[in-house]
Amino acid sequence: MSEQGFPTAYDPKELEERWYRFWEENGFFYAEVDDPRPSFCITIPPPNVTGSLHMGHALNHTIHDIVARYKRMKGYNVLVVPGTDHAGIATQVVVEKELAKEGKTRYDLGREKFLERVWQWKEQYGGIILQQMRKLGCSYDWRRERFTMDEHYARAVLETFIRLWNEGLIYRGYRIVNWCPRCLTALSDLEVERNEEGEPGHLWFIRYPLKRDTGQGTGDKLRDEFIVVATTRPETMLGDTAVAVHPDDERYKHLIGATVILPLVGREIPIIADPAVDPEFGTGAVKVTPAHDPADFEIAERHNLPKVLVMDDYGRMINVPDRFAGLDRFAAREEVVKALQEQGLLERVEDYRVPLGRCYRCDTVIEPLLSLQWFVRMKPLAELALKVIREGKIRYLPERFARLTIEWLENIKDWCISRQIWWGHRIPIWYCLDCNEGKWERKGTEREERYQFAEDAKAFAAIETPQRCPDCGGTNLVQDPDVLDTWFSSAIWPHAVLGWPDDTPELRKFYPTDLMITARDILYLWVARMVMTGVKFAGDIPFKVVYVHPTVLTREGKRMSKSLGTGIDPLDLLDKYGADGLRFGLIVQAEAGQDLRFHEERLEMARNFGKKLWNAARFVVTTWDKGQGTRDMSKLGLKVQSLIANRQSQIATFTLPLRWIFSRLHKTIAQVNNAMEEYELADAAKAIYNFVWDEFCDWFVEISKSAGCGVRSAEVPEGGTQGDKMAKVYRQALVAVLETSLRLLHPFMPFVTEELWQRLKQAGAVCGVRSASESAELKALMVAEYPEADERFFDEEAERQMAFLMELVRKVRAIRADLGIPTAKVDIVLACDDERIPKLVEENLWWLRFVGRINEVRFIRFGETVPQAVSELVNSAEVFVPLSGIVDISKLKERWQKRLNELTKELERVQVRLSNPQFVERAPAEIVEAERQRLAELTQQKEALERKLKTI
RNA sequence: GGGCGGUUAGCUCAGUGGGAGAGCGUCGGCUUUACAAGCCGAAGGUCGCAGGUUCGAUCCCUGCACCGCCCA
Repeated sequence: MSEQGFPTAYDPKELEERWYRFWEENGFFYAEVDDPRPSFCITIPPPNVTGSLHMGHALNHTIHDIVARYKRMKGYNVLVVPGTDHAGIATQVVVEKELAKEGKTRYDLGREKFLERVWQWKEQYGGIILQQMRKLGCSYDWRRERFTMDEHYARAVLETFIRLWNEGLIYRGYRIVNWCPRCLTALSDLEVERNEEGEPGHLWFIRYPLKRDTGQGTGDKLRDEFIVVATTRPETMLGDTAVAVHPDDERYKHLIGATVILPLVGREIPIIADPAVDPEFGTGAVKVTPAHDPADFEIAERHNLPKVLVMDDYGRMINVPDRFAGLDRFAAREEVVKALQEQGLLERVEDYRVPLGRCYRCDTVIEPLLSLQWFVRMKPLAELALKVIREGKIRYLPERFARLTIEWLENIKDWCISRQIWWGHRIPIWYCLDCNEGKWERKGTEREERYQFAEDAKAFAAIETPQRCPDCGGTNLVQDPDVLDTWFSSAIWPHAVLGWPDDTPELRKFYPTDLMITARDILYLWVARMVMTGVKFAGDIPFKVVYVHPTVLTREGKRMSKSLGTGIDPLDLLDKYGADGLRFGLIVQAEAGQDLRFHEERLEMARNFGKKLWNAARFVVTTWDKGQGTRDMSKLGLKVQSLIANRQSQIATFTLPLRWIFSRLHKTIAQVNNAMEEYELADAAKAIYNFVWDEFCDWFVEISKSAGCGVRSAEVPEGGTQGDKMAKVYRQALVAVLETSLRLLHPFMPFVTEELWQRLKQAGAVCGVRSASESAELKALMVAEYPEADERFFDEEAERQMAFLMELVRKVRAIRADLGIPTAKVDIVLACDDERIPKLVEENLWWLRFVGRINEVRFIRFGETVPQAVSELVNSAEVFVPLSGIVDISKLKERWQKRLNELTKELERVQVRLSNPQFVERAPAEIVEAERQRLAELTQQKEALERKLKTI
């Protein structure tokens, strides 16, 4: 490879596409069940099939793939199962909108034809989000892609239903649900969007006249003519069956037990006392509408109140006086208000922020509605999950989410699983018309006609369509029209994608899976339910670890939302920064346990890092190409390392930077591995970044140039043979460190690392693979071995010595910058009492000259000064740079004065501490000793600084 | 109302019972043998407030304030 063959420009787009194809074609993403290596399995939380990648997904799948690639390089048989969720309502609405453009509704097509349309849509558009994951670089096993409506998966869903049914855990009953009058279905809480502050509306104060007759009345009660209630939804008053007050509310105590006459309707309803009433709201007296409000429903249950339904599925008034019958709920509201005004029963109206729910798909205002639905009894299932989580069998990261999940499970409510839509798993329940004589009616609306069965109608469950009624043998069977909540099917995802209920090799090999990576918002409704069904049906926990990652927020800390226009499209970012840039930029922001305020600048940083790596590699490859002939590269890392380890005397003078960089490399490897094992991905990423940029590029690469590496002729140190040998060793070290860094970084930036690694390999410079003999066959970095730290290379002495020399260089540079002589080479004088320092400096002068722009070095005793020179302290030494000509030293003086002030303050603190007998007595000995050391150092530094300020 | 999390440099965030850090931004300098998406140097913080524990608190405890999330 020549210099021309290594482009100067780093173009992520081109190489990302190329390498993804290469990996996939070579089958690197696939896991086999007969692979003898230990397995590591993740099933992704399936995104909506209608979805497109948003920032949350981008982060979620960046994490997925970083972990997957790390584990794969660690030698695991890694399986990541991708797939999508059929997303009942979301998908149905998308297709309905398509139909609407043709002027049709789903009822025009009928159930069967409509479902065909949905499948068509799914085949055409359903894979978009998975394609986007590929662009991100996700190394998933696409052969095992699953969909929650697949034939086999559907069987698992029905099997789950039947087993629950057989245990009596499924029942039908009337409850208040979130009802969307447009979609005509019940919705889960997560499918209802609520605006925190509420929406602008009104609070109407309505007079309910007291019934004034009968013996029960006392003088007290007759005092009042009305009781005034406040409501945000006056139309619902037509369904009131009581007025409630707080039992301790002195204002109303005398009215408890009285009767009021419901205006506009004339129904007599009681005034009751219930602790659920908030005395602060409105007048402290509230109307109770059990069929249209969840809190009122509870009150009604406690007080045995009737529940009067005054709205139909479309939100139109029913069971009400003629004046209001058939009106839409909002028209009815105006009409009710008008009627109350006419009768002088409207006391006043206030502006009020009304807490409203809206359908997340069609934005229609949700109506809390009494409705006959199917439910799962959750208590017995929750107990199973509680047990394994309490026992710590599932580890949550961060840990507190285990506690929060436990609390949620302890207060669990039954789960409404029926949805009145067509797209989904149809509930496998049948009714026999003959056996249920009198308990059904065939009801038609303008859109559809269907059977309605009473709450106590007899039903039976069956996976296969039954031919005859199991009781009477009749053939007049009708299937329940409802479908299951989408989450009923995704709750069994981890075991169902592996083949349950069949006893498959996949299930045996990969279950329980190892990890569930998720955002907070689905922790309960999804993840907790997966735990329940996993334990219940698959016989074990579904995953060993739940990793809860941050929520991606805008830079202002607001939720990203398409409707608010605050969302950022990760696809744009992929275009701009490449997958590597997006991944790395996202992951360094993803601090555990804290939400992420997204800053695009971080992506710039990541892209710059890619470019930096690119250029460093270009330097290493080109210098390698020039400087060596051998092709036996497999042991290169080992060769360099043994060279250092042996401390061969003839090369002793140039080994320090080598010892240092390998020590730093292996400490970084240790740090990264530790962080990865704890899933502290941001820490791991930052450790690699800091090592590669600050230590390898900024120092080691520069030093290697002094050793004779470099594209053009370098300032090669004297000593013919030794110089040659030195250049060769440094070239090998450059390759070894870079190659190891690429392996370390690969899970985070898979594309650019693969590209550079392949270029190294092409140049014949690859090392550090699984074994020497295997190296020839190793096709990709992706399947190379992840670096392991080797403590033999930890070298404290080298790190200390290098730290001193680096500080020396920095101080010389700083003086130079302040004197305005940035490039000229200078002679320096070093004042020190430690006799090891002159030796150290002289041995390393060959590179110090280059990176510090230094000519000659002279040594004097500490305390002596050099005329016509400025100095800076380097630990307990002082470096002098002679003044040449007239320079402005005001800036220097200013800085010294400031440092002197700091030193003085610090010195005082240390003195106070050391003169405190309690400190000397009680603090650990090494701390006290360190403080004494510091006292000496600070004193020395202060004296030197004062001397300097005086003589300047 | 209950629970949880947060408050550290201009911004976003690390961090530790004993000498305050990173990235970005800011200021000054640089056609230095890969890299201006770069290199070199510099400035910038009573670690939210008030108590307590401790020889010593930014860190542990208590209370308060403010911000965010979840549940009702």
